[in-house]
Amino acid sequence: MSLAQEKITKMTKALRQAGVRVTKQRIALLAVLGEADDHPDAEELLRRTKRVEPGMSLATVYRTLSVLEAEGVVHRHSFEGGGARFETADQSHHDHIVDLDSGEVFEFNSAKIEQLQTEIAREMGYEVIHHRMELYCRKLGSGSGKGD
Amino acid sequence: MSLAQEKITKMTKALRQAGVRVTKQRIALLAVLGEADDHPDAEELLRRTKRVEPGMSLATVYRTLSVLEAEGVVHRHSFEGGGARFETADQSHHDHIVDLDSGEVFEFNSAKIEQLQTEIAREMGYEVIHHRMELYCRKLGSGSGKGD
DNA sequence: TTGTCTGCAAAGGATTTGCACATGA
DNA sequence: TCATGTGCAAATCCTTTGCAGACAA
Repeated sequence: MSLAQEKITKMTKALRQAGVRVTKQRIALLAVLGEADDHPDAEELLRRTKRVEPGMSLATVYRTLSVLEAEGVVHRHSFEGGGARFETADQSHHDHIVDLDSGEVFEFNSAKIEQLQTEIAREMGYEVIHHRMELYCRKLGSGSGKGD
Repeated sequence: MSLAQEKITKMTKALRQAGVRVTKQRIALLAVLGEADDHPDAEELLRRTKRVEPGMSLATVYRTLSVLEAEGVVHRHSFEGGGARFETADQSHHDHIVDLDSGEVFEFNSAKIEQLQTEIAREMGYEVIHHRMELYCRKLGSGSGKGD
């Protein structure tokens, strides 16, 4: 079974778990989400889903994403500029690098940084419930001054 | 000269620098910003400014903040939930801890974390232009189970 | 069957903008 | 003076919601 198929199965279960119906629009969206390896926004998910299910609407995209997010199988990110972007939650926790020029998003994680965050919060009398860390970057060598 | 006064002076210069007029509405807003040691949103800044300058409007708050932000003397943050929150940019770079229960925002900074971020980005072929790091926290001991 | 979904369009919240009048330099 | 700023209301952008017909269980 492919990774995409596993994701789809997991999300389908999440829908049943949430007690909502598994409609053909939702099935189509799950397929799109399962295959996406980027971080599409709602409009992009609509565009992709419409290829298979032309009747799909933006409202249904948002409604379904909300259910999946509540079940913890989809994550919603609000990067700088533009609307929310989504990804399936199968992989382990990670943070993001956003390419300022292309808008592409890459994942990374650092146990060391998380450890430091926990320590810093503890020193201030706090416990970290969750965090957000995004590095807005440009490709090395594309900087001002040298490039053409 | 008080710290607040220094901030106000700096922001006034920034307005002149930007080539815009220093109106009484803007002066009132600068005073509010200079004295704020929290991270108020636009509505809150309007509320505070109106005490001194009752005619102040939300549009002018936003317009002035945009100028100050462009000049680099005010920073705009978009924490989870709710609109943007602002702070004067006098202090050196720092990141934020958001108290999930009270909404209060605290500052911290960690050279070690920044160092690690730079290294991680470099390994992926990127240079960090800027970053966003927020720790959403609860007070230690206020966790579920024990507290009342 | 029948309670839930759906698409559509209208509503919402935050922020920006057009306009005619007011005002700082 | 007169270009720029102001308040107001309307417009935007992204997301959510109400409604009447469609459909999964």
